[in-house]
Parts: sequence; C-alpha cells; structure tokens
Amino acid sequence: MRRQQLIDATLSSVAELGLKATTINSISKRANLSSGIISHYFGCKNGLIEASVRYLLSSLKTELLSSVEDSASSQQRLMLIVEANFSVVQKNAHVTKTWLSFWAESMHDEQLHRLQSVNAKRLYTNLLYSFKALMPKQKAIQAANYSAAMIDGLWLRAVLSKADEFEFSKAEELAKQYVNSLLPSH
Amino acid sequence: MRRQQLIDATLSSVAELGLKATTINSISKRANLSSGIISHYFGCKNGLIEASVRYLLSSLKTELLSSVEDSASSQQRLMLIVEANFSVVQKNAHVTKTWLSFWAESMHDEQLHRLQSVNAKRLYTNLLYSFKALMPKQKAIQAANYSAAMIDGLWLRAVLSKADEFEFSKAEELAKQYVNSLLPSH
Amino acid sequence: MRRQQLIDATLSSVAELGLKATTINSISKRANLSSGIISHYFGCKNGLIEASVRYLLSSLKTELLSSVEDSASSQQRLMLIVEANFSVVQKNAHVTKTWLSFWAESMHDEQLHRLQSVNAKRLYTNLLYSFKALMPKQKAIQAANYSAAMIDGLWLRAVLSKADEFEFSKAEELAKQYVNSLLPSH
Amino acid sequence: MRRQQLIDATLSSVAELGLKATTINSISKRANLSSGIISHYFGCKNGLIEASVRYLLSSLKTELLSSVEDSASSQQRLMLIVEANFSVVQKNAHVTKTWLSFWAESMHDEQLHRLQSVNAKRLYTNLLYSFKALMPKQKAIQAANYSAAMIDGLWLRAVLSKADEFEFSKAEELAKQYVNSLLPSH
DNA sequence: TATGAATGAGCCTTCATTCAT
DNA sequence: TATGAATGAAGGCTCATTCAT
Repeated sequence: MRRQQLIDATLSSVAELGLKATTINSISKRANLSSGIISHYFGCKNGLIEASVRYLLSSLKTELLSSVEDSASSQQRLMLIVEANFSVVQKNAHVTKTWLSFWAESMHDEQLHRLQSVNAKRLYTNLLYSFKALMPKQKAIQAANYSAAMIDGLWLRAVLSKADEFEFSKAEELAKQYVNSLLPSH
Repeated sequence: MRRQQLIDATLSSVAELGLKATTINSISKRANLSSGIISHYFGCKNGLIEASVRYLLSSLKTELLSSVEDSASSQQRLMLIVEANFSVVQKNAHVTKTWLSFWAESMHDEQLHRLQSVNAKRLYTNLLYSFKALMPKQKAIQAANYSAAMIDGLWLRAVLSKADEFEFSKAEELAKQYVNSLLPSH
Repeated sequence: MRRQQLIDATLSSVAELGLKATTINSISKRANLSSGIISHYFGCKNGLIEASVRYLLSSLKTELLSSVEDSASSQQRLMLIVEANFSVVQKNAHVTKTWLSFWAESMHDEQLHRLQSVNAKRLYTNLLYSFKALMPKQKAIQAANYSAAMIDGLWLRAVLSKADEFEFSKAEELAKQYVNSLLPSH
Repeated sequence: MRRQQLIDATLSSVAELGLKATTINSISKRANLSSGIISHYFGCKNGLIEASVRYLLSSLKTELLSSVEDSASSQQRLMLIVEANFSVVQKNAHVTKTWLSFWAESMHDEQLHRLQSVNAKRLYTNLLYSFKALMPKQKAIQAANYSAAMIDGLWLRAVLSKADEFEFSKAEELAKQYVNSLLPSH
C-alpha cells in the first residue's frame, strides 16, 4: 500500500517536474509521507525510480493482456496493441512525459536500460506474433519493425509537441491506419 | 573559439554522462578550461546548454542545405532529408544520445521546448515541400506526417537500443525505403 | 533549541567578523553544527540573519519590560529606558558591534529596514510616553527627539571608538544626565 | 583624473548597492572603465575603498576650512561645524548612506577604523576649540562631547529613517539649536 | 514501522585578481 | 596605460542518505 502510494507520487512528480527536478522531498510530500520512508521501502531513491518504471511496464502488459481475448483475430490483436501503447496516456495524461524522462535516463543507467530494452522488444514481439499469422515470416518481420517504429515515432512527436488528449487520439488513429495498410487484405 | 570549445565539451559530456550528470566541472574539464569561463561566455550553465542545442540544430540545417542542390529532384531531396537526420550521428557517434537528453528536458524547460518545436516542424516542412511536388496536397500532408514519424521512430529505437553505426545505417535505409514506398512511382 | 544555538552563533560571528565576512560556515562552525542545518531551520542565510535581529529586538524589549515596574515614576522610567539601550551591551559585550552591522545593512535590505524602523520608533515612543507625564506635549515631543538622538549618538560614538565596558557606562551616565537635564525639576 | 573617476563611481555604487554588494564590476561599469584599471591605480579593491573614504574625509575638511573665515565669531564657527557635518548630504544626497557602510565596516577593518577615528576626533576637537573660547575648559569639554554626540545621533537617525532632504535640514536645525542652547548667552 | 532532524558532499554562481596583449 | 579574458577559491544552497527516537 505504502509502496504504491510512493510509486504514484513518483510518477506524478516526474511528470510535473521532470526526472532531474524530482527529489526525495517532491515525492514524499506528494505522498503525504516522510522522506525517510523511501529508503525504508526502496533502499534508495534510485530503487524507487526503478520500481516506478517497472510498475509502468507491468501496467502496459496488464493493459494488453486484459484486453486481448483468445477469440480475437490477429487484426484485432494488432489494433489492441496500438491502443495499449497509447492508452496509458489517455487514462493518466501526465504519465506520458515520464516515459520520455525514463528512456532518456536509460541511456546512462544500466538498470533502466534493461527495462527499456524489455519494453522495446515486447512491442516488436507482440506485433510480430500477430503479423506472422497473416503473412510470410520475412514480410511479418519487416511489418513489425516498421509498425513499432511508426507507433513510437507518432507517440514521440505527440509527446514532444505537448499534444492534448484529442491530438493523442489522432496519433493513435494514424498508427492504426498504418498498421492496417500493411495487412494483405488491404 | 572558446565558445565552440565549450559547446563541444558540453555535447561530449552530455553524451557520455547524460544531461543530469553533466556539471559545470564535467564540461570545463573536458574543455581544459576553468569553471568560471562558462558564465563569462554564456552567463550561466543553462545558457551553455541552450547554445549547444542551437549549435546542433544549425548543424543539422547546414548539413541539409549544403547537400541539397538546386538541380536535385524531389525524390532526391527526400532521400537527403532522411540522410541529414541520421547523418549527424554517423559523423559524431556520441552526439545522438545528447538529442534525446535535450528533448526529454524540453518537456520541462520552455526555452528548450521552443527549440525542439522548431526542429520538429522543420522536418515536417521539408518533407511536405518535396512531397507536394510529387502528389496532391492532401496526400502530401499525410505522407509528410507519416514520414516524419517513421524517421523519428526508427531513430528513437536505434538510439534507445544503443545501436552501433551499422545498425544506424540499416535504420536509415529502412527510412529511405519507407519514404520511397509513398511515392506515386512506386 | 537548535534555533537559539544558531542565532547565538550568528551574533557571535557578526560581532567578530562583521556581517560581510559572516558565512554559513562561520556560523555553523561556531554552533558545532553542519552547514545544511541553517536552511533546514531558517530557509536560507538571510532568514537566519533576520531571525537574529528579531531576537536582539525582542531582548531589548524584554529587558525594558522586566525592569520597569508599575510603581515606577516617570523619571525612573526614563532612566530605565536609557539603561536598557546600553545594557544589551554590558551583558554581552560583542553584541554591540552587531547592531551597527545590521543597521548599515538595513539601508539596502527592506526586511532589515523595517525592523530597524520599529526599533527607532520604539525608543522615541517610550521616551515620549514618560516625558508627557512630566511636561506639556510640545515640550515632551522635543525632549523625546533630543533624548533619542543623544542616546543613539553617545552609543554610536562609543561603539565606533571600540569603547570598553567602563567607557560605555560613562556614556550611559552622560545620557542619563542629559535626560535629567530636560526635566522641569531640574 | 582616472582616480577621481573611480572614486566617484565607488561612492555611487556603495550608496546605491551597499558596501557588501559593491564589486569591482559595479564600480568599473559606473566609471565606464575596465575592471583591470582598478588594481592598476589602487592595487586592489580595498585600496580603492580606502581612497574613497579618504576622499570623503578630505571633502569634509575642505568644506569646513573654506567656510570658516578668520573673522568668524566662535558661535558662528560652531554653526558652520554643524552645517559642514550635514552638508555633505545636501550636495550629494546618496553619499550619506556610504558613511554608514564605511563606519560599520570600520569595526572589522583596521585601516578604515583609523580613518573613522580621525573623523570622530576632528569633530570633537573642532567643537572643543570654539567652546573653549566661550566658557571654562571643563564646561567646554562637556559641551563638545554632548554636541558631538547630538550631531552624530541626529544624523544617524535621519540616515536610518531614509530621511529626505527636508527632514535632513530639520535635523540640522535641531542640532544648531542644541549647540546654541549650550552657550552662556543662552 | 515511521519520522524528520542532521549531515556533508556537490552543485552553480560570484568575484577579486592576474596577465597577455 | 588600459583592456578584458581567464582563473579558481569561496560562497550559498540543494539534496540523498543516515539514524536516534
């Protein structure tokens, strides 16, 4: 309970202030807890940061798993993957900014980089799995690569332009159309 | 002269240590200069950071302008635009990481955000200009949007995976193929 | 407790080194505390300086209140006022110098100036109150003005000449004689 | 010429910013000269500060000498002494604040203290000389002491209250009346 | 468990001084 | 003479971490 309270406060602080300006204090105040509690539960500040990223990753995973039903078609799956990658935003608008902060930091933090790596590969793997059901392997690999890049690219440009919710859903729509355009039925 | 020396040192430090860990000291030591010199030339640390981003932006612009000849066809122009967006990297491998640091920080720094905004719009505008010569306006707008996202997406995934030079040129190649696939001749 | 410890250290440092040469370090070392503690309790260095002045002012006030009894005659009150203005010194020889530092700085610090203003007016008001019991209002106003100036002038000259305790009590004696000379009974 | 230019700039800076905030730069900019010039002419910053105080002292002396004529009566002399001590102000309103800064600093700077000492004694000596012509020595000594304190006290309270020109001349008038009240003719 | 007082290293900035030109 | 680029020590402040309660 306390752990989740602190993770939420961390995400909120990173979203609002940025990773650089997020301090033990900015976090503990948002959680209405003392500063000492953080090292008590997470060892150190970095431990909390890492746990927060893990939480975001597992949310994304849960999001996807819960929405995809066994009966879903491959095309439906693809749409749900796109949705999941954009939906984190729609639920909690400011969480988006945190991703970028974390990924930038991951370039200089081995632990974070590992998590980022898992995330990047998962998007690719999920896409590949569905594409393979619809086309030859070589084509599917290319489709997965392009789709992953397009999803991340649209997302990145939306974030950096400080897009509002409406613009975000437009970016999501574009991503879906692109993925659809790769399908043989198209 | 000193100014450029300091900007180079800044880019090198941000690339190696990240923006968060880049300090007045990490910069001035790389430049073999004293710490005080920074405020002498740039007012404060942030002034130097900003100047460094401006330098990267103008390099990108110069890169493009110098490569595009008047006689170039629109298709050639498109390829050159893609190349320019990836080439900054190839010349100076560590510069890539700095972009990401700067863009992440731009979410919480108005000044940087303005610069990032200019950069994002320029890519789009350049692409649109060339696409419009090859297809109807509405189609060109969509092509420019998709291309910009694809370029940024491929670039982002390459950076985050700590891609080496070879993988970067593969990403560049994918980007070119994608842009080409949008052309009517295709 | 810590607060008082730091205020005492501040007064001691300002007395010995002057306001200009008083640093976070000179204070915290005298208090046998770390430097960070100052911002913990007072926000910043200036907050501590201000609190120190407030402490001096309230000491002066307490000094006077505790010595003046209800039964005291107006003449006795006047003598006690003079004594209070000189006595802060006698108890704590080095405090004297700090006053001058603070007042000089008050010319360029709005906060300090407000405190100084309160102090200057209090001396005048206290004197006026007692004089009015002994003479017509117009005369009392003049007596209060002159007395306040004489007290401050004798005090200033004693401080600036780095007077010892004996010379200080001589100055106090002169001040008392002057005030007495203004009384009608004289 | 350059020397005087720098001294004027120093007085102006100390008046406006205070001694603490007066820097080599704040001075040299006001003088429209380079920062290096100061050590060239005065050795170091402190040399310039000291020279500036000396200049003020000699101005005060000159002021008095030029106004007192041999034919003047002792009473007239006394009035001129009072006037001289207040007149520095009237000519250059902001110079007043500088005195206080310098005197406060003199508590922790041997060199400045010596100059302050000269100044304090000169006022006393000048007053004593004139009083002795008008009364017995013992009485004259007391009158000089009281007068010096009254002049300084009225001046101090006027400065600290940030008095305007009008209030300053009222203080001067009070000082004159006080001195006159000590004369036997009174 | 939970607090927050206390620490001290590290940051950015300021500034008197030096020195090549 | 005169400049101002360059230095680097010192200042105030921030903040992750520790620890007694």
